[in-house]
Amino acid sequence: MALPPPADLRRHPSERVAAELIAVIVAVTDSVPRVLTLGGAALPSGPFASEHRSLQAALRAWVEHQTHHPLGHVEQLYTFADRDRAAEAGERVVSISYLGLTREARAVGQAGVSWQDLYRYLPWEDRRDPDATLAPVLAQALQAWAEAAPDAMLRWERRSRIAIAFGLERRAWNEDLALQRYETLWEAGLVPEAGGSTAPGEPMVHDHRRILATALARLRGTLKYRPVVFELMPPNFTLGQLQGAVEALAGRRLHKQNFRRLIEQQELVEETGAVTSETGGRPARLFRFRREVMAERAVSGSKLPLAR
Amino acid sequence: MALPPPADLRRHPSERVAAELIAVIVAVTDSVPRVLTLGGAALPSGPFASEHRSLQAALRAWVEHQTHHPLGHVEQLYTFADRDRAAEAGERVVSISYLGLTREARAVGQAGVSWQDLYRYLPWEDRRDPDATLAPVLAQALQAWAEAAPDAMLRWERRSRIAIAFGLERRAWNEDLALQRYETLWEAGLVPEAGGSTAPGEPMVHDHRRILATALARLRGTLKYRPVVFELMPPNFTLGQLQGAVEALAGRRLHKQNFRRLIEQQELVEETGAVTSETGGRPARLFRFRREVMAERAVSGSKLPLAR
DNA sequence: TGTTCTTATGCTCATGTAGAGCATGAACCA
DNA sequence: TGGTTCATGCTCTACATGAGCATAAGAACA
Repeated sequence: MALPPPADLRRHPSERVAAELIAVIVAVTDSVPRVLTLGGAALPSGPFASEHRSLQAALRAWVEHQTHHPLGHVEQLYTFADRDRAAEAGERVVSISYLGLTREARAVGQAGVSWQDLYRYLPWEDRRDPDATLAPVLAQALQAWAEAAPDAMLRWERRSRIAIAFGLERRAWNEDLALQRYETLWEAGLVPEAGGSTAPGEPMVHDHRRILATALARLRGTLKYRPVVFELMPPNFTLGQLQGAVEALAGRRLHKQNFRRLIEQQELVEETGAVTSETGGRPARLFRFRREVMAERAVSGSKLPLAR
Repeated sequence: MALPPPADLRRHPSERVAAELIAVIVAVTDSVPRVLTLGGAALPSGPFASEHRSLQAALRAWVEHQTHHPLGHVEQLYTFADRDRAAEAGERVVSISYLGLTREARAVGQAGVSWQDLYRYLPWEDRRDPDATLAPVLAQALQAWAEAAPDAMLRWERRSRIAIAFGLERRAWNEDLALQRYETLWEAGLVPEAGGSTAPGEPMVHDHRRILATALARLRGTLKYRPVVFELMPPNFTLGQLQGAVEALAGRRLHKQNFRRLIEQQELVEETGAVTSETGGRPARLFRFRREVMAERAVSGSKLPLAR
């Protein structure tokens, strides 16, 4: 980073690079998290053209053209510019990735564009079914990788890393660590992208699966302190359906009564007055999201020992 | 965002843009948060050159050259590419901003580079002194802006936004909302960058003050669930000094006993055995950070009604 | 027409954590 | 030597969170 004189700040000579957008567009349909793909193995991406006002504007325009649904919550994920990201002429590419939430469209606008079950690519992230846990298989292979480390120190580090990421050795599973898990599997050489084959799950082109893991981690984190789930729901829904959507994304089951308590005491929803019996069992009341609270709930709870 | 056929994903033709890095480098010295500036009115920035492996590598190299201190925690903030970000030839500029934590260097490597009190630019963010609160002055001007809205709906929105951002109308001040506060002041036309003059604080070139606010908000958020403060501390420190650093960044006072309880029960530090009486009053024990917990404490506490 | 299954919904309980305050210890300063 | 300033130990209370019991209200089935 060469430093120009202060007065000249905007005029430093710079090499030109190509800029592209990579989008992780997520929906939830019938408790299945879905992601928009190109040909089932790539995330939609494209050059960032100067006709757009901003990065977000470019993303929104494209997605809304594709899905015919407004794009709800949009969040910038990460910008990559590693050396191996190069266009044909060996030119640097800066890739700016975004996470977008929407509702699944029946018809998609362009050939090759399709919705896929997100867990098709990261199956170990889905722990909703306690019996079908993939942890044991992975744990074994990861353990082997840890033990294969050249020295004791590195072995200790690997073991500890695995235990934290995958919730082993009496630790709790933390759904937010999706990226750490993917990175650990990569480093352990268990995914096809890194030459392995032990880890289940469909690979994607380049580092798209990594970006997907980043998106999932970020989404799971956001879910906890901002009411973004509602961007994925139809206008009216039951609390059961809402919980289903959260569980789909979090990849774990939640305690039903406590979930309801949380939603209701925060006054996130209001009754429509109608009920539906489509869910089976006792008919459920229908709710709608109270858009008013959106601005408000941007606040998170403090964790510092507060005030004085 | 034009879509290429899937097989051709990396080869879409794209306009070329200039890429620059903007760095917010933060330190804390004697309970004063400090930020590295160029000429006191700009954040250090520079073109991203292809000699670097990655964005982070470029940033680290530059900062370490400047401050002769290793750069501790580094975090990507945000990437901008708005239409008004253009180089001389009307060419688009993609600006990638980073937050970096380090310790203040006595000597800086280059002319024009200097450390400044961060609150010089965002004075309303410092609420450590309960008497010197700037809220009243700002509140009045903001209220006027709200009432000047053309219709009732917009007035309501503005009032609510102000109340949330600045902790008015029986709401608590939330230190994490630094960015929302700056943006509100901007929209209300109270900062020089937006043509106003009511709001105190030194302006910066372009949108650098906005980026600084982004960094502060992010840092305050990170502080709560990851032990990043230690990147700003000398090897040995008292709990009082540690608390001083946190308070400097959070811009508020903390309850001393509770702060200590939190630090100790998380086993973040260990005693060195030595004490110091430099703090005045009863001599304080010296502590050092337990680096081992770094990896571990990357985990945050869940807020979903957990498991089942 | 019960019986059983399923989901919805209401309530209570135990535990842990965060905010707050009281009290004491140990140096320095006038 | 008493006042000041920090450091440090301990207790109390309110509230959030994880968990479980019990009941309601439809559908499927014998």
